[in-house]
Amino acid sequence: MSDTPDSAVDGAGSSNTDVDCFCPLGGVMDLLSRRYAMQLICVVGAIGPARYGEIEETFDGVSSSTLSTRLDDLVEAEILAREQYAEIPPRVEYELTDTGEELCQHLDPLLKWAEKAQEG
Amino acid sequence: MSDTPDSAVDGAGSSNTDVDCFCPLGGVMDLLSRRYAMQLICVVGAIGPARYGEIEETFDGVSSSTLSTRLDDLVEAEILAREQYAEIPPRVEYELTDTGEELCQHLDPLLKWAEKAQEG
DNA sequence: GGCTATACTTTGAACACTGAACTATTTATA
DNA sequence: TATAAATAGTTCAGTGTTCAAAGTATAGCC
Repeated sequence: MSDTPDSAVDGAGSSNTDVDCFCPLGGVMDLLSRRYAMQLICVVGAIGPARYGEIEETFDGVSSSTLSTRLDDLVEAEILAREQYAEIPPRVEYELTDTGEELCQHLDPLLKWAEKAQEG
Repeated sequence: MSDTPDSAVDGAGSSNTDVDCFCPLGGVMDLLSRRYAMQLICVVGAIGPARYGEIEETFDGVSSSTLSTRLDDLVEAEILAREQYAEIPPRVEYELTDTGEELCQHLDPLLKWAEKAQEG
């Protein structure tokens, strides 16, 4: 759904300075614009292989259902990798993929800035 | 609401490597996590003083109500500045504030990356 | 009087997020 | 034998967010 690319900036581009077209970003940006997505990537990047419970503790106030959905989304987008161990009680670890690492390098300075902006 | 700070990373921190605490980012990140917020900032940054209609054309598929809400959010957060001219038909221009400029500098590489990730 | 242009607002439906309670499994304790 | 603990989630009903489409206000032009 929502498949109506082009036309947008191309149409406006003629009268603009130099917009490089940010519109059909679709997938990736839509994913990052879901709640906690960016923080999640940075947290997994920071604590390395991270268990579900560890991640849940790091955030104060995510519902487990949302966290679970978000993790699934990021795994499906191949930003995170999920490894499940056949143990009882169960153990699951999340890690950044190579794509995730790249992304994390762009997100880290943003989150650091946001952190500072919060105080000031 | 949702007032239960600390306890989170502080509790997990003892067993972690070196998470710098990304959780109480609250405001800024929550705002950026709303739909089109990041793209909006970069678009205004790119075309300078931007009129509502110009912005609307740039995005292909935002509803005017959401765009309007998002602009209000960003103005209230002092990331965008809104200037209204007493003309008929009305003219309104949006521009980045200094905070917005800073933010835009962090977002630009992210969006550029996302753009590339989309193709690959 | 009716049309155009701009920057929105309003409405009802669809989708996203929330808190709280619940699931399955095995080991540990009473 | 019964109960509790631990992990990684899922389910549900309620609330918040986003959607598409239609409507609002104003003044100049035909």
